[in-house]
Parts: sequence; C-alpha cells; structure tokens
Amino acid sequence: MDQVFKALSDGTRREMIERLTRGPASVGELAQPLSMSLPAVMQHLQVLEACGLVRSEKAGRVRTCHLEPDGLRMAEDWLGGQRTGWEHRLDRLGGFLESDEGKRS
Amino acid sequence: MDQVFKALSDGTRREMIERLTRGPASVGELAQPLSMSLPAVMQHLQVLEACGLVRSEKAGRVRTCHLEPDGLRMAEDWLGGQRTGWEHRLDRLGGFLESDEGKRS
DNA sequence: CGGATAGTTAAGCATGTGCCTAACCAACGG
DNA sequence: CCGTTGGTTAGGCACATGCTTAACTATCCG
Repeated sequence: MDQVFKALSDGTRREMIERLTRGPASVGELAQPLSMSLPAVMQHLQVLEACGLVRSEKAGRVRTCHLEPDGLRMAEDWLGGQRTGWEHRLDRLGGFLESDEGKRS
Repeated sequence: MDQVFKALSDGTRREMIERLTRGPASVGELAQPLSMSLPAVMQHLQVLEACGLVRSEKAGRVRTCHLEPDGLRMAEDWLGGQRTGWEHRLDRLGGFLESDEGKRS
C-alpha cells in the first residue's frame, strides 16, 4: 500500500503508466519520451514492478512491459473508502442536526 | 498531483486522514495514537495542507483540522481515468481479435 | 565471427524526507 | 500574574530517492 502510493508519487512513473495504458511497451519505448538515461528508466520500472503495478517478461533481448490493473484498483479502493466513509459521517451529522439533539445544543 | 500522491505515500499521513474521516481533530488528538513527537505530526500536517487534502483553523491556542475531500477525489479520478482508459483499450483489442483483421494475422 | 542493439549492474552523488531535541510563543486558568 | 497546556520554530542527523556515468552481458544480424 505504502509502496503503491510511493510509486505513483513520481511524475515520471505516472507517465510510464499512462503510456502502458495505451498498450505494452519495451524498456526502450518507455524511455524514449522521457529525456532520461536508460538505467534511470530501469529503476523506475523496478519500483513499478515491486509494488505490482506493472509486469514484464523478457523475450530474446527485449523486455516487454504491461500494466497490472489490480494494482491501480487497490489504490483507488483505498481512496474511495476514505471518501465514502467521510460522506457517511456527513450524512450522520446531517441527521443529527435535524434531530432534537441538534436543535437543543 | 505529484504532491497529493507523495502525501498519501506515507503511512502516518494516511492514518491521519483516516482519523479525520471520523470527524475533525486538534493537532494533539491527531498526534495521540501516533507514537511520534508533536513537531513531527505538525510537519505531516503541513504536507497534507500544502496539497489541499486537509484544512485547519486556529481558535485560541488549539488548531482544528478537517478533511478536504476534493483533494482525495482528484487522486481517485486520475486512478480511475487510467484504469478505464486501459479497459477501453482491452475492449478495442477484443473487437480487433473478433474482426477479420484479427483472424487474418 | 564481429559489430550493433537492448538491456543490466555497479558505484557515486545531490537532494529530499522523516524524525528528533531544544527552545520559544501564546492562550487559558487559577 | 504565573504556571500549565497546546502549538510552533529552528537546527540537525540518518537514511531514502532520483539521477548520472562507466563498464558489462546477452542477443540478433550480416
């Protein structure tokens, strides 16, 4: 969980993810629009793989990377849970304010 | 955007957010379950405020913090956008595989 | 084989992050 | 007023992060 958000907290890695939503890519293809050395891209890739957002297989000398959407969903679920929990609290608060308890305070 | 995910990438800050979904809290109340010095909590709070996830007002000598749910929604939207974009790609791919183009390859 | 291509490893450096302690300020509360 | 409480500022330390270059490996192609 920590690692997923830490991975997403870097703009470069988010760009890589956006690229991968448009289909699989090799390491070089990922690196191309990034004005950054290849080893740097590799490190970002390792971060993304370590937390399960991306998977990659190597065939011959080219490694092909693709998205692992369950990873994104995990983060999305946490956010949604917080937000809906907060909304439920507001609902309860609204009910309280309309009740006698609320009016008497 | 960067800052939002970076803020969420720390477990302590996520705990603070979870606490705030259950209602507003003072700095001390936020610090209480965190086994951490008060200044440290302050710094986390500043991070959360800087990226718009939390707001706080000071009345007398106690600062009261509450959630700013639009911040969470921004992050949730990005994640959802990536995921649905990816799903649309799979839809197109599925259509392609069922078409003549796909069968011929 | 031998050179170009695609990736990987290793080492190092600059900066950022998370935490601490110590000192300080500002309101209550008697 | 003066002590206590709640928060804030400043400075510093240990470690993590993001990047670099240089050297190395493994494949493909002619």
